[in-house]
Amino acid sequence: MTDLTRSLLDAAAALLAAHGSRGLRMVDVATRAGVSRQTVYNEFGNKETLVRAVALDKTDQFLAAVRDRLASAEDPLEGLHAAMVFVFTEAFRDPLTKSVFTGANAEDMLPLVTTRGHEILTASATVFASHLTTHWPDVPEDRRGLVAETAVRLAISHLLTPSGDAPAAVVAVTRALLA
Amino acid sequence: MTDLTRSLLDAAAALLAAHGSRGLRMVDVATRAGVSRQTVYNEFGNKETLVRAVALDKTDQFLAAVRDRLASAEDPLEGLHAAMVFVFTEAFRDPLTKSVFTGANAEDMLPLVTTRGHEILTASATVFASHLTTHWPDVPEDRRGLVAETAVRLAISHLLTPSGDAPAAVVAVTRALLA
DNA sequence: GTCTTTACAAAATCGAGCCTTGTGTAAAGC
DNA sequence: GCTTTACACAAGGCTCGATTTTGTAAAGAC
Repeated sequence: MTDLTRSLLDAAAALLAAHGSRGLRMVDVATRAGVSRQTVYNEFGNKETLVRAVALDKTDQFLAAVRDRLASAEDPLEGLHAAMVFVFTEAFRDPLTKSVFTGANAEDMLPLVTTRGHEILTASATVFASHLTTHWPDVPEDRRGLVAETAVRLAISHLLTPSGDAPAAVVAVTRALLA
Repeated sequence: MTDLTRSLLDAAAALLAAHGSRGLRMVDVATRAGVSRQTVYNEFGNKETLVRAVALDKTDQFLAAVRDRLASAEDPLEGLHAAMVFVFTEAFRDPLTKSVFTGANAEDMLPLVTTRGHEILTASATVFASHLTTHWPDVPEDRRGLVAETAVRLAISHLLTPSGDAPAAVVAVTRALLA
């Protein structure tokens, strides 16, 4: 990825978080990145593609960070905990990430969510299943997929409709998984 | 509940499912129920109250039916299965019920969903927790709440973003709970 | 007494026309 | 490879009546 692409994605992400996809203007993306509007078109073709690229980028960054947290500790349980803490703090901190994963603010963020719900779900579940494979041999192979999907579904559910604060959500998901 | 109230709720529910809350007209509710528009106002005061009453009614009907299924068999596992089958067939059959529980079609159904997510969650979890208490003594008391909430969250998650068809969702939720 | 009919004010919605803004494309220049 | 300028065109607002719908009120019918 070129520096230009990177700065355009960052600029677009910031504006997207502030004004929604409806209120996003290509001129503003260009100005914020210090380039001309035409350059944005050379790079992404059109607005829809740009918005989708931001969503893709956010997803990748977020899942990479989750993967890091999962692998951050020797003890797999500790890794799981670190990952869950990250998921909830980050999703509450960054409204754009939250929108991508939960479909919140469907009003402003429609293009981020449309039909990608299932895609996001399986991508996230794959990350988690891979962690189970390498760090959690107790989980039998034939249950790995289900456990991973359940973890992701529960996490997303707690993002969408929280029962309590972020730490409470971490506890709830973790305990549910360890049943 | 009077017969009048009942038929007004049914008429409103049908029209709501067909045209959304935005396209719902009080005259049509009246006509469909065979009464005058004024009678609708005498009964519900205004449109917003009527729509909320329909949502409340749908919730009650649905949870009562779930409760029946849970208690339908001697074997608690069989009851759980029957309830899950009902949840998924019914939610896919009746778009209005699905909207109430998942917030789908937020466009047309806004008043049904607004801020009621948590309320619906706890109401449903309570129904399930009560089933655990009476039919499933294996679950220790201090885990009952968590198990119930997890069951509901997973079910709603599968309604919102299905991995497969309805039977597959039933299997996924059931197996996740029995882990 | 409960529901209907009729009447009416206030608010929301709609459609047409117009103007402004933003998108997307193209070409010439640095 | 990026900028500047220019332009066609579609989308979004805005205004202004006309219409529809909401919500209230009163008088009458079963």
